Amino acid sequence: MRYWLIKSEPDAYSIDDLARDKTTPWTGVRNYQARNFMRDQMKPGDQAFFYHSNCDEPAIVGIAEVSKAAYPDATQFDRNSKYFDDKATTDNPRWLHVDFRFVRKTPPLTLTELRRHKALAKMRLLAKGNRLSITPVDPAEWQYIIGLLK
DNA sequence: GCCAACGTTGGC
DNA sequence: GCCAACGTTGGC
Repeated sequence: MRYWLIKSEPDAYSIDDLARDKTTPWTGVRNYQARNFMRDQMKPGDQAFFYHSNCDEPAIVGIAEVSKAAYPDATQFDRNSKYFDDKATTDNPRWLHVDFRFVRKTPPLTLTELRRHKALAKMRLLAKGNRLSITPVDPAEWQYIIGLLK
């Protein structure tokens, strides 16, 4: 079982949206590294921190769980979607995604707060210039953050 | 709104 | 294979 951190802009899809939907297909990822994490490493049961990015208060705001392993992203074939990709074919889809299930909301754990902890200094999220929307989280980091959320 | 950092594209 | 140009991300 692995641990992850997934980013979402709350204006686009927030933790409350996931709480309402219960599960959601994590479509629209158009970055190869992020895709590869989903395709090659994510398994049902994997746990993820849900992080709000590009907003007033960037923060971990909840926990989600992989509920379905990677499968082709339908939006790549939809000409009306902003995620349409004319190089993708049904025989050879370029983009895949997993589904996430809502686990729980947490008190917001802000980026500023995360940066205060030495134990988290190596987190990919905190690395300078990091833009990756899906990043692995070490088990030790996961446990440490769970502790902060209590 | 600004801008640094990063990923992708495409000409050569 | 190199690298300039461009588009995007995301904190501030």
